[in-house]
Amino acid sequence: MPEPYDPQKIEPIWQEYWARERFAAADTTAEKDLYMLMMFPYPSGDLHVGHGRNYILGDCLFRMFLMQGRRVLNPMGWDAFGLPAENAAIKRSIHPREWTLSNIERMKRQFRVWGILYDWDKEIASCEPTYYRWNQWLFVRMLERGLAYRGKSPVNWCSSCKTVLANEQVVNGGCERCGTTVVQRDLEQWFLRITAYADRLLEGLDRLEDWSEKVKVMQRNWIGRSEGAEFTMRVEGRDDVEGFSVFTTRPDTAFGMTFAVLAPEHPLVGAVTTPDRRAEVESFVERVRHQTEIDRLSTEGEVSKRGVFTGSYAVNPFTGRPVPIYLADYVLMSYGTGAIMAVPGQDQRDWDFATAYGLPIVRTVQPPEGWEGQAYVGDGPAINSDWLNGMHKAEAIARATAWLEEQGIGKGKVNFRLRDWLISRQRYWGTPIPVVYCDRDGIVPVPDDQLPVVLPTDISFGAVEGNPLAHSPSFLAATCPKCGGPARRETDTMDTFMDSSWYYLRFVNPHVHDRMFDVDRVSDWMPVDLYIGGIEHAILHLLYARFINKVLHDFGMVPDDEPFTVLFNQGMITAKSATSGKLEKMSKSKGNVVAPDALIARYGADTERVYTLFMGPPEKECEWTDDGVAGAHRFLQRVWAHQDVVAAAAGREGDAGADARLHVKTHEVTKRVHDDLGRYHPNTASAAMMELSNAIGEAAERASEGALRTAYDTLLRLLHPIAPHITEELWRALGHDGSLLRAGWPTFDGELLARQQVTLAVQVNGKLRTTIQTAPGLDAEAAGALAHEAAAKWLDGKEIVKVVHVPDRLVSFVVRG
RNA sequence: GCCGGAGUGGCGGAAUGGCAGACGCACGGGACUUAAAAUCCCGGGACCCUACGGGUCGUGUGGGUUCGAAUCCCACCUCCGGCACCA
Repeated sequence: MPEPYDPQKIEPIWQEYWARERFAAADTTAEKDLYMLMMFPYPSGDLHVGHGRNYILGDCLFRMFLMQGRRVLNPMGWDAFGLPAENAAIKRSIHPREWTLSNIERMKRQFRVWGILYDWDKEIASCEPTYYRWNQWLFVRMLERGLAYRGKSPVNWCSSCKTVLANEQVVNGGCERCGTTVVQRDLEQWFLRITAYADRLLEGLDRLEDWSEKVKVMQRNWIGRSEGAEFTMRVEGRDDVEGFSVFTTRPDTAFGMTFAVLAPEHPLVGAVTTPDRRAEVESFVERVRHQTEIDRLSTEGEVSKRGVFTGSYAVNPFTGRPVPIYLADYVLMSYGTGAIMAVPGQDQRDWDFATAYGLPIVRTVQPPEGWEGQAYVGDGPAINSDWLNGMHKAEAIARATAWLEEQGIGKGKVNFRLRDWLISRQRYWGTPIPVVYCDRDGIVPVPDDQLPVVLPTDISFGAVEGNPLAHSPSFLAATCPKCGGPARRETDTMDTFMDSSWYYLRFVNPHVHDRMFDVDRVSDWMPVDLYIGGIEHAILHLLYARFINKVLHDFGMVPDDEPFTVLFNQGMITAKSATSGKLEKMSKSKGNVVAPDALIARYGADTERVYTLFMGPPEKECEWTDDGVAGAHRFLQRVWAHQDVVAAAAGREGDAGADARLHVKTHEVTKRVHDDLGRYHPNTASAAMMELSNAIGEAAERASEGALRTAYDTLLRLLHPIAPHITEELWRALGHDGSLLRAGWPTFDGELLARQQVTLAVQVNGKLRTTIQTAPGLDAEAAGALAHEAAAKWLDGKEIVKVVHVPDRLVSFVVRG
């Protein structure tokens, strides 16, 4: 009698074996075959079953590829810089590095317990100087080419804590720690010029055929390309003021401009404010400065309190008439020119504003008959527009733009919503930005031979507010690389998205230490063939990574300008929230996490893997249920018990019919598993394997030993990617040597499947009436005759108008009478 | 508001123009057991009829295309996600 199924006992043995035999090691000096990658995680410590979905799916595919004999690079590493480590340091007086490294160990252990294989020889952690050194090197290269620059940006500032806050740290307009009202403050910050790549980032999306439409649309929205025109307006009666530019997507409506609006931060605000309006304008500007951008952009609030008249007028160049200049909080300095022409007839916001301030409204596009709305944004003939009258939108836009150019006051212009990437962080636990400030030479990049600029260790966390680096004398003191004089080191560190923007290149050859990566090897192994990760990275990480990859492509270091050929976004795992009672994403704060430890102690990792992959298609969100887990475990119990079936059949001749049925089922299931895993549907692949298992159970008493053995043998191989431990154990119990990972992937006999009897559906007037079993490949005549006989009851006395025959699927009679 | 995705038994889901509900969960019945658990077997879309058979309806709603629609088209409803005074 064999032993009962005891995952506790067998799983650690196989985990040890796989690690010892280095099954996942990939030789990247050899020619490329396949590069698959899971988004590398932030090492936050504990992983729950929701996190598992991603890694288990990846491991399932990886094991299948290995069994198919492919050479696969499947590395793992750590996005190891970031705020939580620093907060932990402040709270528990533990260095961020120690905290991070111990979390990494915990997570590696979790991967091992899940039975997940990675090529750990390629492991990287972005917090190591051997890694972040190349962030710095890349930054200097970008600085040299003008792709990195220092500029002013409004940021959230808490005057009490004397620090910049992330948007997430601003709660109801106040600092989350002390409650002080947060103000917008212009600070010098480092930027990367991602806007220079806006058009290419947009264009590249069209070539990413194997990315979901959803992600591509999200990126397109984020980049936000809009075509229009820019032109200058004079300020009436003020030859001392240069005038200001406005951007519009509707130059065709300019005859209807009845006022103009500047952003409150616009440099011209002081100049155009007349003395009698000064007090009111200043108090308005002051109030806006105290709003966070989020408040400002919210659609809440009284329109009548959102703007103020400056006292000056601009001249509408189309009509030559003056229009009042207002300020309004909803006009943003960071988009377009920070100033707009307002055309209430064709823009609803302008309509609302005009109504609230008693400004005139002139329609310049004829709305359709019966139009009862306010602003009309659709197409129609131009009216009240002099030489544009009668033209439709597209033509009128072209004419108006051409006119602006003729007049020398404007031109066609493309604007983007995308802004340059602000990478400065006033934090310790990140890559130091490698520049020094010299009184004589200004901003000087640190020369390559002095990289990396290493994070200092003489830091006491929480002792001072703000960035600890700014209080480290050893770090601050530097020598100017140009003049040799004393200089002050930059204390900002880089956004951690910089780290994750090129790590996939480093994985190919992480032990090269004199270069960012080996260009030859990377040219061979890139792009990543399959990239798996959560939808939450749809914009930021994936846009930044595409940007940096394009930059490196332009530097001649990377062959392709898009880094990820196929993107697979897995859906979230949800569970009933303890707080809201609704289905929500599994997370600590919702109190609905299922920890793997207890689950694995009770059922084993294979059960968690089977359930995770079976519960639904991996790209969709899915609810975790304990009952479902129990069902997955029962399936594995049955697979385990089938070894007795094979043993009990020893020497049996068996029933030929039962053998044949089992044989066909085996091939059919092999094909389905092959197809389903190929399209990333382990859920239906699992269902097929359950059918094969059930078929073995049904044939247990009648089939021959050989047939049962072959079916079981195939089941174990097909099931290995999903439940690796139990299948290895059973494989050995069946008398095989070595690992299933080297046992080959089952193949199916397509001819055999094609020879099987088929079931033809027989329809009369579209209704299914009966089905018939026939040999495959019958022609229309033969199939029609058989079907006619079978459906005689419904065809008697009727005139057959038409017969539709779909080979091996159905025969459909259309009758009359 | 705009853009994407989705709506199928009690539940997770399967089927992407051709037998709706594979597979699993939950449930009901039976076997085994002193009993229970575990395990195994059987049954489950709804309604109707002259009931070991047969019929009608059925994939969010309403229409359309087709011999045939969960699947394609049009309109609408609901839910989820993204963007949102972006000029």
